[in-house]
Amino acid sequence: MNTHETLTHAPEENSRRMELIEAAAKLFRDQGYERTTVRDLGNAVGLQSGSLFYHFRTKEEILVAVMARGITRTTEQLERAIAAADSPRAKLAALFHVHLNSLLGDNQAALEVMLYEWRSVSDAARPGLIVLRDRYEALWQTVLDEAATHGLVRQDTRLLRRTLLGSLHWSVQWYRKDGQLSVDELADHMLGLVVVS
Amino acid sequence: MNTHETLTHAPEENSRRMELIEAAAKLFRDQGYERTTVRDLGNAVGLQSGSLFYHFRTKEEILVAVMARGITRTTEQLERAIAAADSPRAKLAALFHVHLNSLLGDNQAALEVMLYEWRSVSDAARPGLIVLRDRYEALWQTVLDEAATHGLVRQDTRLLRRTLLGSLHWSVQWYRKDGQLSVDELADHMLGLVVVS
DNA sequence: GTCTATAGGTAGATAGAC
DNA sequence: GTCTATCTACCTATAGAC
Repeated sequence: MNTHETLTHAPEENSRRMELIEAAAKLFRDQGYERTTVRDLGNAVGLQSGSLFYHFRTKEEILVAVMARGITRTTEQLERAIAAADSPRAKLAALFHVHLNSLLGDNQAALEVMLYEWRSVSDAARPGLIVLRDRYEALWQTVLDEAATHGLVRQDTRLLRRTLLGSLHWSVQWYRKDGQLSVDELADHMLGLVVVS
Repeated sequence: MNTHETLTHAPEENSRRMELIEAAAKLFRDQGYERTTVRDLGNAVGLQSGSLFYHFRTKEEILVAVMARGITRTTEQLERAIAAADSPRAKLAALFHVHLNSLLGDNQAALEVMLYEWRSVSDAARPGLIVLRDRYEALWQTVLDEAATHGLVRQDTRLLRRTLLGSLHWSVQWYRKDGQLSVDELADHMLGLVVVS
């Protein structure tokens, strides 16, 4: 059975598929989607290029799976962290910590692909990914609104959300693990830049 | 004569070259560098694909020219604006206004290509572009340091520079000209987020 | 499920006429 | 300077054996 689940409820992905998605994330990030050939992908998991098409109908389907997985995992992590936080201040902190730990750690490759390979996603696949992205940003908006209500941040939370996400996204371009700052320290520093004193 | 100037002193570029660079900027931004073929590039300026190679040795050389032009023009604009500003506060404002007007206006396509197509630049060409980028960021650093000295912004200006540039870069992803905010209003709003009150 | 073999298409770049 | 014609290489995806 050639499995072609929808984006929203990819169940327990069988391991071959998962292996491919993770290898693809790294290759797409390092070389770009277009420069990565199906032969590269096959090599990375020990398959011939033709065999990939048993698991995915097209190369683009792999790209979409990479992106969907990256943003979905991050959203889940954020939901858990928010649920565990016991104050508006703690929820606000969770935004920064989860985002940076995901982007600079666990889901780094997949999220970089999500940020930098939008142009390679077909019109047909784009709406599904936008839904996932919007779900993530809606979490941000909710937490920021609550924080604003409690006077923790400025009132213009929509612009604030956009500026903050931009700052955090950009960290992949300069942050180095072997530098002076740990990821959590960086999160706290950035948090400090926006909390109203 | 097949002209191959260096990045740093491309003189009065002949018009065919310039025309190509500008058309390429738009195509690379809209479709991505890899998906844009030399045939697309030729079409855009009314040439056969083979004729491009009289003006540029390779397709990559066009990409590099696009990026170099985008960042160089922005740097020049910023230099002029800083020179014209008469206070640390005015110079600080100039950073935001020039950056956003360039990124969302004049040099939009070229700068988006600069932000999103790094992976397609060969190792050989990368250092030259990094020099240009660093020159631009050095201007930022100088102005931010002076602003910090005058108590206008926080002291950690290196992190501040990175967060701010991230916020501004990200605006290309969501800002729409037909929205509520003009580019200069947006610049002022963002400025308001960092100026210490 | 994975392999081999290959179809069918298009890519970047070159050569030589004009 | 630009065109036409084309080379060579490589790409995604398919077909059918195992």
